[in-house]
Amino acid sequence: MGFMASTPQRSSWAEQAAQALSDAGYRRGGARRAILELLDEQPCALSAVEIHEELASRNREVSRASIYRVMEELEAIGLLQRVEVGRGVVRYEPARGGSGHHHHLVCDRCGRISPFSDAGLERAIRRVSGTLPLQVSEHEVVIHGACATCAAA
Amino acid sequence: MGFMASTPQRSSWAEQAAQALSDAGYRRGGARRAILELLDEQPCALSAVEIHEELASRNREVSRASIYRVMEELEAIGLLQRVEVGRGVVRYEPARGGSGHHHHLVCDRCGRISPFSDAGLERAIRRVSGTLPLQVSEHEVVIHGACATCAAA
DNA sequence: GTTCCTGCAAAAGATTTGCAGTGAC
DNA sequence: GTCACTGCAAATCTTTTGCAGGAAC
Repeated sequence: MGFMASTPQRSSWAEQAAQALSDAGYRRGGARRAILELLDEQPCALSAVEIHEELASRNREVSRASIYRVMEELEAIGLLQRVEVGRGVVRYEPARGGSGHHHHLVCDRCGRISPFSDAGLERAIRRVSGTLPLQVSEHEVVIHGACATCAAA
Repeated sequence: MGFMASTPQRSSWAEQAAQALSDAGYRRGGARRAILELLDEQPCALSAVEIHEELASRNREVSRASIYRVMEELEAIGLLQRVEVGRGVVRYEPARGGSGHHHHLVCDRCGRISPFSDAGLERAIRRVSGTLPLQVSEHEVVIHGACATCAAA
């Protein structure tokens, strides 16, 4: 039901992604690999700035330009999902397909986001999708509020 | 119709908003009024840029800075809802309370957005909200796809 | 007259692009 | 050796802020 465990997947989305990129004619540069590995470890979406900072703190600094370019490639191939949660910031997370599908909780005070999923919600969305004047490709649910930590403070 | 929601029918949202701003100690400048009236007419959310262009085309040009400032005030008072639908763009629409509650369809080809609502979806969200580790304040559902026009093309 | 509202211009961020050097194949 | 990948710097674009003049009260 509610919360999802952040299971570090050993089946490695990073490897699949690297393979898919390779199949699509891309080469394997260091920057791209570092980004893929970082994204693969994440339980939830990161923004370009967060990726940049996190890599820098690991002495694997990658330029902003490269980060944006890699994001663009990955999104185009469908390996990355874009998540827009607030204050005009765009975040990205690995698209792991059905089993990993989830939505986002956003704390409006500290800005932190976390994943959740719910079968009933998915059913409701699937049902309504069939009635819309749109060829539906994907959907996104964002719930705003105050997280436990902030609500207690 | 049976019961009326909390929304008074006689005054427009623009008038209510102007009144609420007045109550909050704000004055009634021309730029602010023009923005309120434009927003009141809209069936769906507009971005700051769209507001700027639309007002300019009516010879009621308002500076960008004022648009952003008015948006900020209105959002703070709860008269405006922020909608983030894609490509890092933030849009705003009047928060008319319960009866006007809706979500958004986004055409990923032409960028156009339109409103929709569904009682079953709301129920599902209300139900899941109760199980989350978050004091929920609001929620947002965005469905992406290709609109009828673009899908046909 | 005082205080707030506006527009202008500059600043602050995020994202994109042009270009040249480096590295993958 | 060729062509893609990367970093740097500059350009774009959106949003925010400082300031001075004008408008609301």
